[in-house]
Amino acid sequence: MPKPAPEPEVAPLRENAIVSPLAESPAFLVRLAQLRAFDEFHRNFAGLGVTPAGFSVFALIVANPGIRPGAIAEELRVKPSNVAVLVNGLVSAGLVRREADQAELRASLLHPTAAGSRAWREMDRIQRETDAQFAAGLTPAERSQFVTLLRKLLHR
Amino acid sequence: MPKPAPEPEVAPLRENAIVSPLAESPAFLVRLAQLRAFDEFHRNFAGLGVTPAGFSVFALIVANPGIRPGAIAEELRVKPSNVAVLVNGLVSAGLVRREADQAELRASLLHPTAAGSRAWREMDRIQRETDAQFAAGLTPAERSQFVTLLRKLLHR
DNA sequence: ACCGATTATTAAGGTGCATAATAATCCCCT
DNA sequence: AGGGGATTATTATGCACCTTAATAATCGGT
Repeated sequence: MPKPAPEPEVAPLRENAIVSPLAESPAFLVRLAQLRAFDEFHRNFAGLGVTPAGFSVFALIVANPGIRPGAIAEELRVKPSNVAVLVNGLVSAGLVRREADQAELRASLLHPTAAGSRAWREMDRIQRETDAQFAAGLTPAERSQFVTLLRKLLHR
Repeated sequence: MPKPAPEPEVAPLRENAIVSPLAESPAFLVRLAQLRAFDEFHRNFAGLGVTPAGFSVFALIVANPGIRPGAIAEELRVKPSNVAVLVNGLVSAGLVRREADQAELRASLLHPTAAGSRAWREMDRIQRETDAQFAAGLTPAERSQFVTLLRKLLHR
């Protein structure tokens, strides 16, 4: 009895074994991670009336009352034109008001409204939850390491 | 001549010291990192006729000739409708062709064209360069750690 | 031989970013 | 002073990418 011939002629090649040439690419993995972060955000902030970008702008305004649009653009690495649109949304929602700067009439100073400050407490809580879910696959030490690496990568 | 008035009444409060409440948020930092990755991509792939999303689809097709749209959607965590549009772009560019599956007439099997295979060699080279630039702030060990953490975070 | 499930595609909508054009103000320099 | 380039903000427009809903074709089990 020569051979039990247990193997087919061609390589078996599991059908669902997909080769992922980008599985080692940091940039690609970051894009996937961002997709997931976006999903988590939407699940948790559904009905709160803010988008991820709008939320990040709002967070900066609450933490820095009187901040100017240009400073937000720089901090978030987006163009001022985009900030203006997002601020419009926050103003429409009654969360933020624009105020004139006496010493710099070109600029507008951004402040949370009373309703905005109230709404922020809830949003801040939800945001922490959302982050926890996002990083649920990592231990606290790994999460801290992850944040450190991201900040180092972003610094320049 | 009452007062020289050298100091303003309120605290000086360094103007450029912005409080970033999201600086410890993994999800927010991932969003910033993705912005940078996008920038690097565009700088390096300018004129190559592919977008980041299109490139990731193309990479999967080259690495898995005959792959089906549904499998790509699953792998990239996007909806099949989105894959169809991106494949249309690759077909228009002459990089990919659709082929009928004899055993599954609903499905289309995706293959790189000859021109696609040729173009891929260049793109693969550029992609490695792009990744290197993206992670330039990290040591090789850190980069490896970063990839490991991302994969762990994404796995579930 | 039907009928629900699967696969793919198109159509329409929304978010988030960009660039370009416009407007108002500021600041320096002669 | 007063003119002109730089700064700040905003609006308008467009593109990339993702979604859901609707349509079409095929598959597979009863």
